[in-house]
Amino acid sequence: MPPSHTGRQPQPGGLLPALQDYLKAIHRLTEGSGRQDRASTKAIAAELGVTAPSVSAMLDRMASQRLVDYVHYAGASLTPRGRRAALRVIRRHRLVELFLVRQLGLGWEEVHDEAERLEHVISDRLEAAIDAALGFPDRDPHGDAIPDAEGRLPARSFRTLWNAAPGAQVRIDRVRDMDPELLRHLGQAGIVPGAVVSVVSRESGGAIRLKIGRRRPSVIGREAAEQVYLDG
Amino acid sequence: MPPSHTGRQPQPGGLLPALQDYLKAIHRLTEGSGRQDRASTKAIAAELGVTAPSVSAMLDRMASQRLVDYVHYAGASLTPRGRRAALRVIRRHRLVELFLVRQLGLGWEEVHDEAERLEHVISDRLEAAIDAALGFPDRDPHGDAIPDAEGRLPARSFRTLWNAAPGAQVRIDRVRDMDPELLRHLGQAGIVPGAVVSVVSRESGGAIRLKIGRRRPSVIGREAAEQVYLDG
DNA sequence: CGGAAGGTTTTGATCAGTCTAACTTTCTGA
DNA sequence: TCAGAAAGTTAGACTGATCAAAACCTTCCG
Repeated sequence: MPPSHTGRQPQPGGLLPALQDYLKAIHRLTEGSGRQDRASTKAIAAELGVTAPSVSAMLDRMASQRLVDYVHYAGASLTPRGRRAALRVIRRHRLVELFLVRQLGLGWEEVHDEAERLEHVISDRLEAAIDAALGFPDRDPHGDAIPDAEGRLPARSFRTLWNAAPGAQVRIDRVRDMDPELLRHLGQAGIVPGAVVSVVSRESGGAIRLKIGRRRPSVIGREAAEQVYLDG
Repeated sequence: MPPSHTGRQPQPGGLLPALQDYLKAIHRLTEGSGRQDRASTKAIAAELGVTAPSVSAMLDRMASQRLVDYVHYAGASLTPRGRRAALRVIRRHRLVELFLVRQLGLGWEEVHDEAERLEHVISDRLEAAIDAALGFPDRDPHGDAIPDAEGRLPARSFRTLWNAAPGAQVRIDRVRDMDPELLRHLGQAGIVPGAVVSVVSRESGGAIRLKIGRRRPSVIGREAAEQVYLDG
């Protein structure tokens, strides 16, 4: 009897899951280190693993809901409304990630996919309960800031380990949420948010030799080093 | 590039969420106290809040996947495969309910809807972590048995408080997952799994007067009493 | 035993999300 | 400057899940 015609459960956020994924992708592409004003169709498609036409269609729908400012052939950017919605999803994602690591003992490399699904079905009530259970945290396991309930998010640095000079001592701020295998590896090497790292040398080919505390040195490649952001 | 064509994230259980809901509904209708062999289209439709044609269509698909034995015009019953799948979903549902109550402090009346959404996105890994965090429980907050990972489920009694004789002392086994308002009320009255209750008298009109420990007596109506099952 | 009643299935439509193929716009470099 | 490449959009089709309306079985009763 409910006049809901969609076949899917009502989303807590009021927006359909796929649409929330697009919001997140556009947010990442426009506020990230790559700092473009607008996210291109192709970039969004790549981010989400869908084809360009799918993106085109979705952007039209999002524009009609005033979530994005979409200029054909030029790309899309979030409206204030869209940005707020994106940050709500990101907040849920990061709270869930932290919860899974801290309260359920999952590894930081396995929580991303789980959170990707859970973020769409967490009610406001549950979100608040998780937040409280974690003591109102402001960082997720990768060091990413958790937006507060009003969607405020502190500015972050975009200096990466890749750009660190040999001899420097740096503090890890956060590690991008990426390939689980690499994350697991970084975790084992002690490259986690908060860790203080000495850049021993740059190897030929670009790899970086690091030392953390009294551990034996580790060497990481460009791909990984570019995903590791530093304080300051 | 993934050849997944459905548009939705792959379900942990391998079955689509809506389909899982049908499995649960058929399970409830065929193993419940109402004990029919087959669940009718209409009953399933009522259970899920959809129309009969939707059920018909879904039953055809489920039959083609050998999850149900569907005889047109006569209704559907679960195959062994379908029953296993149903119990997996029920297991996740009940584990989540208990988790939300015990670890996150939600009330037993508010966890059903939440679990209804979460049960479809819990991976095996997360299910196991929740199970472990709860100490491998065998009852959810309403007293319903939690199937084990292999889908075994103990037989349960179907004697209800409605059928209890005046003067009898009975132990509450479980309380059906129903209207949140009523659940909250029962919880406040102390009518929860494990509680020992004295049936003081039957009022005219059918209501039942109860006494629990040293609380002041409470009176509950037929509707509620039929949802409260007793030990033995 | 022949209908009416009521449950069931079929038919045709919609919406969300996706795809491929074909077409259009924009950019870029010779 | 303009032609080809790259990026973007439109068109058409598909799956999943649903609904309303119409057609269809079953059953049971007079």
